[in-house]
Amino acid sequence: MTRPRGRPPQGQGMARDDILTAALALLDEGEGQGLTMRALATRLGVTPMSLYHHVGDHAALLQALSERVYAQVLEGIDDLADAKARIRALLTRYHQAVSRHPQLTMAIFDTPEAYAGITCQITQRLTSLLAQITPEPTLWCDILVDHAHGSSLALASARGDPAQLRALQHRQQQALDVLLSQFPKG
Amino acid sequence: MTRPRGRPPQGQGMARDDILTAALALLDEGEGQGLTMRALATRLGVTPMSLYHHVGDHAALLQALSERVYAQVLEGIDDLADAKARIRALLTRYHQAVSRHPQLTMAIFDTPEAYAGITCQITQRLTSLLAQITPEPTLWCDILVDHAHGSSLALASARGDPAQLRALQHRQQQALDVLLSQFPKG
DNA sequence: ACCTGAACACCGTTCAAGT
DNA sequence: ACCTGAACACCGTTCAAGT
Repeated sequence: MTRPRGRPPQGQGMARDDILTAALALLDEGEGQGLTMRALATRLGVTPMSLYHHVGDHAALLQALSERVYAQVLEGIDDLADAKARIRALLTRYHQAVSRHPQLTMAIFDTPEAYAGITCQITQRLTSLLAQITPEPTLWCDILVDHAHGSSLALASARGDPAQLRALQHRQQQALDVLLSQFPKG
Repeated sequence: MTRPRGRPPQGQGMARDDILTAALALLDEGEGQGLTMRALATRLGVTPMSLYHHVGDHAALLQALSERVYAQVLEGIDDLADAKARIRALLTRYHQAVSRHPQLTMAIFDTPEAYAGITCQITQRLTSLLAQITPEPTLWCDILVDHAHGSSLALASARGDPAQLRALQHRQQQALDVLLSQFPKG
């Protein structure tokens, strides 16, 4: 089930992208701590140490995963007309990203290295957008981001129950609408 | 450092309460996963298996911890005058409990058994209080509880930096005020 | 460069044995 | 009843060795 010992022939080595895909699948399927270096290695038909050449250690793996998942959140935001539309799009995408991979939020939050990278960009962008529509941009950034994270925890603990999961997603969309309706030109 | 083998003399056995106190201390001090059965046993001068007689397994330990920490949240709520004051007190206490032990939130959320017990009581009570002041009680319960959990994650990742921690706590108090000001008779 | 096997220092938990 | 030591099946990670 594992590979021969030496350097693999040209183009036969593992692709970093395939590792991340498998890791994400493992995270989504698994109860609690499904994503371990050893389980990931087994799934890829490889020795655990082999992973360290491609993704670094466990923290680096989670950081790479979070970058992949949250990359789309900020993309194309500037094409939208006004600040409020941009804010709504950014938060909607953030919620979507988070609700597609509920376990990722948990995993990221007990891996400070992984946490720092992503959310910094998102919160900075969000804060500067909020500054255009409210005198309290950092306060509202906290409220909105904390809400996203909290609701992602709720999704994580509703794993395995698709009906409850959809109900939660619907309520969270409503919650986002309510929060955003605080601002003028709603 | 460990104890003699047989049953300890009368009154010399470990007290369940002391175990929980030590566990909470370990959780608060530690980076990430500081609270392990083995570390807890070492701190108490005892073999890991000894703990299983008093607190059960790791999930049961976390459940006991959450019950101890969140027990005060609902206490004496009924002494307050109106629904809005009760809601504010309940949420303030919940935030306080959560911010005193930031790592506990994380630990609880990847231990479904521990999660179920506590928050059910709190959300039920909160929902019924909210029903008295808004036509959308479950929606607002989600918003407020998710916010509490999300901000607790923020606190957990600000561990070790007391200045940042106090700043966060202050902003979270403001955030709670803003959210509650949505309702009439503010 | 990229993979392996062996090893180290951890986990939670079970089980049988001691008093 | 309450504690122990030994053991099992896991972790992440390092290191030296192979090609």
